[in-house]
Amino acid sequence: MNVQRFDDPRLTAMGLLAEVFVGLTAKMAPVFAAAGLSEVDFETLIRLARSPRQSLRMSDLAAQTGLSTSGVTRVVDRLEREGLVRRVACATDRRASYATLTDKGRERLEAVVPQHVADIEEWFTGLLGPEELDRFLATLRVIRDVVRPCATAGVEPRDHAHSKACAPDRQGELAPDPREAASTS
Amino acid sequence: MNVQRFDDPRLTAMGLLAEVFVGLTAKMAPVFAAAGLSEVDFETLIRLARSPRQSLRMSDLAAQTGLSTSGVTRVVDRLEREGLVRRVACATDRRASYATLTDKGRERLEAVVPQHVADIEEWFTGLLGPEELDRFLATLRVIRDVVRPCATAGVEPRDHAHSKACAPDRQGELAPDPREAASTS
DNA sequence: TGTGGACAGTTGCTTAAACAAAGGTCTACA
DNA sequence: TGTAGACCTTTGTTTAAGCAACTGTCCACA
Repeated sequence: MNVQRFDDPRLTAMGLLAEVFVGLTAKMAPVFAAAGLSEVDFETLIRLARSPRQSLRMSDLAAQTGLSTSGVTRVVDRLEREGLVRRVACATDRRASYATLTDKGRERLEAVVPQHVADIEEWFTGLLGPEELDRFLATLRVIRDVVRPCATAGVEPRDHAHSKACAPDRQGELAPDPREAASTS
Repeated sequence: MNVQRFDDPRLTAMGLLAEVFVGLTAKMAPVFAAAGLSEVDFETLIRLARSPRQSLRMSDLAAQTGLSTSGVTRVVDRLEREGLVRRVACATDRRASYATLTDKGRERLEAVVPQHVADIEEWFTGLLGPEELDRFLATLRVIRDVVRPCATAGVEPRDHAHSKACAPDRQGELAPDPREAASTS
């Protein structure tokens, strides 16, 4: 029997991680669903909420969420249709446009976040002792830093003069995640 | 400014976890893609490989992978079309059918696993000291056990006489993951 | 001035997966 | 026997997301 090949403990480790993440997001899902938001919707809204003028360029949103640019177009289409977000033309670069959080969008977010945080506490952070949590997060950061070499690069102002002018200071990241699109080799 | 509401450290913790998982799976993706497999394909195949007779009932596959039953139908359609899997009628329950790994499927898996394990080692387990890894996995297990209350329940033989007769002993799980479908409240 | 190349965003097409409904089969019980 | 209810799988429909192609805009350089 060559089943052993498929029993490597590293496969198990990876499986465990997947299981935890999938299970956790499944626990979080009902809150989003109840508010009529998908996970992507939520991520998009909260990233906007954290950004300087509650707004982000479409392409920056793509980089941060890991969606393709066309994906972002559709997401913002949806959210705009619901009035949670508004497209605002960029004054200095007519190619670009900003997705901006509306009051309604912020309210929707405020309606969701408290319960979401409570869920995280219940199913994740609250299960661990203070130092256990700290060690866990430290380990996660170790992996994150390797898996996303340019974790900060995408968040800092670009080198291009025009986009710097448009979005001068966007380091409002608390979840510091320019996604794969930004760091893909 | 009520931005504070959106800066809760627990949100960050959750974001970090998501970032790690997404980043890690992105690192793994090329190997699967090179072998012409999606992640779901791979997960399906490896679960079959680990199961007693290299086969699993469609609905058990659904429970383990977290896909809907219709989702499993299509996945197995794809894999069968490629000859990696075969549908086998259940002798004792004509409603049921088994997805069974073919030799070609096992070969495909064997072609992928070594590099996949190497990737896990490179981007994940190899980054951590031995005890750091142990602690990390222990913490993951703590969360897993809570997030999936019936982690083992779905894996043990069912109570139903007929399915017990069909699939008497399926505890070949090393990645012990009956997925959400099995444990959904 | 004006021309080429790079960039921003949108749209058409394709694929994947979920949900709901339908068809066939099984068990239990009258 | 036969009927009801539960279960297993598949099919139809909808939604989401990626890729590639396209339009419009910007910048650099001749």
